[in-house]
Amino acid sequence: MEQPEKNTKVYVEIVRQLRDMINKGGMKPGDKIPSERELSERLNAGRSSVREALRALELLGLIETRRGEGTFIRDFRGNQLVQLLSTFILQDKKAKDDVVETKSMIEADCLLLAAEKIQDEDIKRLKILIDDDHFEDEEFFRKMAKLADNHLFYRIWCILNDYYKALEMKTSKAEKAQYHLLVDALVTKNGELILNRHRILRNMSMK
Amino acid sequence: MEQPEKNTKVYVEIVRQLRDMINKGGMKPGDKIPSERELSERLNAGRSSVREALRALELLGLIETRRGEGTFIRDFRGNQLVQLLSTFILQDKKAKDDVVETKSMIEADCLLLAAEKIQDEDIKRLKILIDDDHFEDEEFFRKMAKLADNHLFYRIWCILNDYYKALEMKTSKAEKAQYHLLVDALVTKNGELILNRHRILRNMSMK
DNA sequence: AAGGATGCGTGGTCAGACCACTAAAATAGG
DNA sequence: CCTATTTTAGTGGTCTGACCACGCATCCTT
Repeated sequence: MEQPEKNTKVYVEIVRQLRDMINKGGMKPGDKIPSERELSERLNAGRSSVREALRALELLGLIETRRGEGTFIRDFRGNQLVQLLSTFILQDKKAKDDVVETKSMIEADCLLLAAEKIQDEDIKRLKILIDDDHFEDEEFFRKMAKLADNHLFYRIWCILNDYYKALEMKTSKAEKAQYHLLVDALVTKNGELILNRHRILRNMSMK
Repeated sequence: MEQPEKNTKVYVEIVRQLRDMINKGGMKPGDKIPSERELSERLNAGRSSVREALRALELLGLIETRRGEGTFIRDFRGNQLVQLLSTFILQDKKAKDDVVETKSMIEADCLLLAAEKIQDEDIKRLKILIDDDHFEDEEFFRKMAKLADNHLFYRIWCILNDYYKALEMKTSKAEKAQYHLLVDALVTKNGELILNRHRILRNMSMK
């Protein structure tokens, strides 16, 4: 009945320590982290435990290991991860529908937030982006998620987007004109209008 | 320069095999998977490799291990994923405003979704909940997140709620009457009205 | 029959041994 | 002196075997 401490497994503790080491140590993607043997010595744990932690992080796409070289921090916009998880998780239709629904609503939220903060300069760039020959819906909403200027929303959107891509659904591409209309709506800062045009873009039924 | 085969590490291969075993074997959450020793024998790999795979899946929240008992498939319809990534990525970027803003908007989304699916029975229970002496805002919106019937949204809300509580902000408690008004708005299924009353509840400025 | 002791199977952890691979250092050749 | 080759040290990848701690069922005592 003591403190609920020490219940954590060693490898989880190592994950924590690594996280702190990375965050507080100001390490960036590409940086090399200590070798497994050094970590096991420094953290006072067996090498196998260190490996369990590293393998887990590797599967998450947070680090990258190269035999003979070492282990490196990765630029984690994780896709490895989502790929894997989706094969595990997204089996029933309900889960897939949830992804689509959630992504759409998060995007709507981002649109509303972006509308408040958007600058003329941003508008210009968006217009150019849409007219580009290789314009992609994904890039448009990624930009939007960034313009929302809310790190949390951006992260959530990225993850949902990865899931969405893993679904490999056949999507009907919207006309460029519709994206232009949506951007125009952003300028007006009229929430109703923005949501409406977003719904049209996503072929959602109106309510 | 041959086929890009056999490059996969053992533990990754084990993850794959486990996935197939679960999917094709028709195993459900709660089911027990073979012991580490049996797996290492059956898959012709060392126990440490098996463990690396299992630990990775555990960190992902896909399985659950209980010492002395075994390893079990977990109910993973949702996505532990967001949980993990956020604890890693949002470590020190405690953008409090982002948390508050995001939570509020996610709750609004849940309200809209819940409005579509809510039953008379749910309304009744909500009314009772509000009138309870120990009524808490948190419980109200947790219920709402569940009523939205979107597991993803629910998970996201839970995480945001955890962060929010960690902020330990002093909050001005809304009147019970306002919650009642919000529930009444849900019945009407009028999106505008719902969002308005939610804004009032959260003391947000109107646009 | 009820309660406690025991044993077996499980995950948790560690240490050590190899192997395969890489990059850098030492060496041989020109 | 500079280059090409070999050697070497360090790294991750894997396996084995040994313990420990814990949960459960079984058996034994009372």
